[in-house]
Amino acid sequence: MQLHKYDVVEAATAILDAYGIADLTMRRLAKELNVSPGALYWHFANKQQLLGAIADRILQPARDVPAVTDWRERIVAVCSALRDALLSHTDGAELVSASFAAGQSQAAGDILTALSAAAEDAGVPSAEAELAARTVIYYVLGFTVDEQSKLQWDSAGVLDPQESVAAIDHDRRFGFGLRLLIDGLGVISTVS
Amino acid sequence: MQLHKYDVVEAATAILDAYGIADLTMRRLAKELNVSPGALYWHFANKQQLLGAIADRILQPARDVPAVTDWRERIVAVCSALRDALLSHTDGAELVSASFAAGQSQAAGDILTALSAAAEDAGVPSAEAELAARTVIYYVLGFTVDEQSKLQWDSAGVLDPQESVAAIDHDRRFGFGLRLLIDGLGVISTVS
DNA sequence: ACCTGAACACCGTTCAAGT
DNA sequence: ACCTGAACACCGTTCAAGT
Repeated sequence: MQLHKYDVVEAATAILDAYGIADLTMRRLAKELNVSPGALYWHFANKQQLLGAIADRILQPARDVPAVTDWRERIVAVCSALRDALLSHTDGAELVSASFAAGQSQAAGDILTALSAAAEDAGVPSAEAELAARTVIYYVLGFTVDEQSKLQWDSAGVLDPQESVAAIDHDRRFGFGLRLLIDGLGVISTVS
Repeated sequence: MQLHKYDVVEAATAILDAYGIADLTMRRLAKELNVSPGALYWHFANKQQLLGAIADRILQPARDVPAVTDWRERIVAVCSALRDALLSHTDGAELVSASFAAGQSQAAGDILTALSAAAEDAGVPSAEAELAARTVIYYVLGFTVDEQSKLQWDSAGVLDPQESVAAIDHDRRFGFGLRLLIDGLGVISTVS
């Protein structure tokens, strides 16, 4: 039977979830799909492009959050959905971070657009709305990469119990940083 | 003559500046130093640790910015020095970003501490000061990774002139995003 | 203490040739 | 159109053995 982009991305996601990003190699993926490594290059130009497709797959649940009118609520909804999506896959935050920086994820671009619109609603001049949206995404990605590496270290049992991270209230901390940004956006609407 | 950590970091920085992070391999570095690849592992436990040392070298100029009393000015001074340091080396932002996420840069930790102190001065409760500082660093790293990749694409002549990035005022944009964060911190001092 | 030589176990990517 | 086989040009890391 023929190989389709969809199957490749599914198999790649399965490797990611089970073994992490370090084990997500073209050769390993090809083996899992019972094809030769070269076959993957018929469907994807290079590894970066494939990672972009995986990023899109991971971000699917965060793409269309129900549109709410209040821009503050909308930012919170989008960012929470984004964080949840990243935490749903092993090394998800790291993979999406890299794909976002490389400009390889369509879905990440859509989320950026949604946040830009929210920033404009907050009163940010349209010339700066995308930068404001990027600032928010930098935060969510940075925070979640950190959080996830701690969570994964913890579940791997590397830390001794007393310094376990389980006690830390990540949700509350995430909200605190997000409020910081939303407050900053709020000030702009007051000033200009 | 003997190999010292210092020489290794200097040679690595030279490769980085001349050829970029993709060419900064242990084997290539060993060749440049006229030693066998294994020799590097006497001085550094692994590549990550070496990259951390390079990050420290890059961040040197940003480590001790003159202490100014006003916390807003202090954040601006630290972040500007940080961005300047990153832009002074090819792929500097990307390398430091990775080392910061991996917790391998002493200097990045110091900068985090300085920003935490500024956040406390802004009125952020000490339990959240580090998160506030991290939020600021996520912004500077994210922004500068983006900026640098555009600058380097441009100087490589990949873009056609009409969409050249030279016209974009990066300084102004950097300041805009930074103000967003500082305004957010300012609100906290007002509320609590 | 510090380094070499040589190996181990891999990588991403390309491309003529096959079906 | 889609894939195989095989190669190209590399990686990071380890470790017995040398000095």
